[in-house]
Amino acid sequence: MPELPEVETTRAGISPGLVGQQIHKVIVREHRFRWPIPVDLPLQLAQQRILAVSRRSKYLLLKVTQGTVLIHLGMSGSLRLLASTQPPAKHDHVDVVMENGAVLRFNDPRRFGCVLYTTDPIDSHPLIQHLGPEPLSDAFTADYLASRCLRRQLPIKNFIMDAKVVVGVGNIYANEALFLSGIHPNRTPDSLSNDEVVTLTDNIRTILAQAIKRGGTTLRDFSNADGKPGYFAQELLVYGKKGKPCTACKTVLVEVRLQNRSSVFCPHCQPACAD
DNA sequence: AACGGCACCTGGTCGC
DNA sequence: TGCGACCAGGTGCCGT
Repeated sequence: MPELPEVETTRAGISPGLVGQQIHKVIVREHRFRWPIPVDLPLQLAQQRILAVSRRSKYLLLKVTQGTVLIHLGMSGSLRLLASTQPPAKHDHVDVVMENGAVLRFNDPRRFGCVLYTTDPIDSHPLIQHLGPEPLSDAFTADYLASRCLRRQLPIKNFIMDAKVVVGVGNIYANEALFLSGIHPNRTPDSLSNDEVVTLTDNIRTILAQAIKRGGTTLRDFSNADGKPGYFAQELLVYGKKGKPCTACKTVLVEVRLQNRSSVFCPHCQPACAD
């Protein structure tokens, strides 16, 4: 489900209701995740105050008095902020209950996400420390991307989805950014011209910023902190549009599979070779 | 070092 | 209506 815009939409939604609140208790109904939810999480978090809600890559970070809670939504996770407790639905795995009665509720059918806690500096956490720059930060420049492209020979689509290169670019936005840039998903990073790297850098930034503005992309089940969908899906140009005409040239869009993920592109606007 | 493939899960959809 | 196959927005880890 969630790529960077969806996570950022969630962050913005839950932050106002959480910052400054004291945690009353934490209820864990299901521990079995990719990394199991620590058994002592409720004990660790009780009575701590939430100081800030931030995001690094697709991780939501709840800064609390003595440490940081890391939440990842995986493929199917969502967070909702309830004004007061309600009976849990299926896959409502974790509740963080505030002293004021509000409940941060984590739902994740596929359990690819995680909820972890650390008292160490967050930048040195194993899941965080090797991440590349934020795409919307000043560190993500064309010069930076060009330097990372040198001698790299994997498909460019796989490359821009690599979180060690740049974080936050998932399958949807990788497809969209490459289309906007006129770059075939199977091209290699070391084959890109300087102009192409500049264009790609710009388009990655632009597509993510626009999607955030629209509240993210809802394909099936993404919902924000209020349980409402995002509206970027109607602006997608190639993702999920195999067999439909290209919005620029009317050529039928084609799908290939890269890294076992569907990749849709326009054979005319995104030629296999730069020429 | 770099790359491809797989695994972790549930649920929705499609074809028979 | 039921069943199996296949697909899905992520990403760490393994073998080559």
